[in-house]
Amino acid sequence: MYIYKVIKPTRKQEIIQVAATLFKEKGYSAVSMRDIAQAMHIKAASLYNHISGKQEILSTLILEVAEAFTTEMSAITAETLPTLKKIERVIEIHIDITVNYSENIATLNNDWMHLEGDDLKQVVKMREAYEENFRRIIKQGLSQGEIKPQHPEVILFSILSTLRNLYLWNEKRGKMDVNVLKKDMVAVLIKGII
Amino acid sequence: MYIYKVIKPTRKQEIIQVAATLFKEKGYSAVSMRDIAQAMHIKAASLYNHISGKQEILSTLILEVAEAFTTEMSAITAETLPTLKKIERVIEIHIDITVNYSENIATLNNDWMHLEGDDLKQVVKMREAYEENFRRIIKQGLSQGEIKPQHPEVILFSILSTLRNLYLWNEKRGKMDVNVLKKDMVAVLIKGII
DNA sequence: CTACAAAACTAACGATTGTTAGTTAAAGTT
DNA sequence: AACTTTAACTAACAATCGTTAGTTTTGTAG
Repeated sequence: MYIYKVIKPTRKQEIIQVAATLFKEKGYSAVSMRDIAQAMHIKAASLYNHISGKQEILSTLILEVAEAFTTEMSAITAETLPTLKKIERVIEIHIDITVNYSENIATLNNDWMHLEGDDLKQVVKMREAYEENFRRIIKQGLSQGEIKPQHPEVILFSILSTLRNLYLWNEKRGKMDVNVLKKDMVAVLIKGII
Repeated sequence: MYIYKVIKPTRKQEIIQVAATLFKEKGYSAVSMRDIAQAMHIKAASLYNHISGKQEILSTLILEVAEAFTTEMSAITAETLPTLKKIERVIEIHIDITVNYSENIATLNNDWMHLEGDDLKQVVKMREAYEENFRRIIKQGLSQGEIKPQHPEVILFSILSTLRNLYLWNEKRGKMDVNVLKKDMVAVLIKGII
């Protein structure tokens, strides 16, 4: 189906990957440049041959995954599908992105406020746009009677909370097949537990 | 129903409250003792007349709310109720505690790993016990047929994710009555959206 | 008014922070 | 072999960190 080409990551990408793992464990502010360097078995000053600073690591990590969400959500919005199918799609893309960007999502969720300048503005804007798209889907479902009459913000909040925290579950999920997880998650979030 | 007595908080409690607000905004590691002091219009060194250090603020904040959860969950476990009623109770106590301890929960969720020594061990233990209690309730519901056959970990994870993130929603909720929120949240989490 | 406790202050400490400058060693290219 | 690029290094910087010591101010009870 797909052809994969294994590309050796640049040194910069390696640094960002290592930093992401540390950020996920202890948070951006608690990880020093020396911590990142030590994890790569080099000195802190050497990092600056590849990156402009700590802030670049943060913004790269966050913008990468934020753009992934924005792209996928736009695609869903553009499609003509029943509301429930759209919500299913939202759940599925969250799971897909979480599997591939677990550390990025941890940093997006927990450390977005440490972004500076335009990066901060952009990420806040993307998040608001994302939520607004999701909100519209839910409201459409309500007005068309596909969704039981309930406070749309409660629905939005509860689904989004679960999806945004999937990254915390990536180890335990480990043995669970992604497609099974998607099916189960769709069932629980949409049809409830009784 | 209740008799409230307004007690003037000690200076120590004021410090912890102010620190909690800052921790919620930027996280424990990104808040300095000088930040906390400035928010109280005093100098950092003055804080040490009332507290032993930054770590004491963290552990006080976290242990306070962790014990609240443990106490309430034990009460639910001890009761003899149908599974669904128990899950309803879990949702309700989460909302109640979130309303009263919003900042503490933010710190518990995001900065527990910065606890040290026995405090860290104790909090991890309490969280595991809490999850295990919830898991048992769900499994009982499954075995008695009160809950649709589904992966118990998926149910546990999705409900708990939503409840643990309620603190993020405390402003928007603002105008929403607590009892209405409880009813809506129970409905969405248990009966789903269709 | 005095005495005492509470709570603020100034000044400084050693450690750690992100980052810069300048240099050196290895790897790849001509 | 000479040259260039890549990626490491040492040393150090100014700023900030949590915290301590010692002193002064403020508020309250006798």
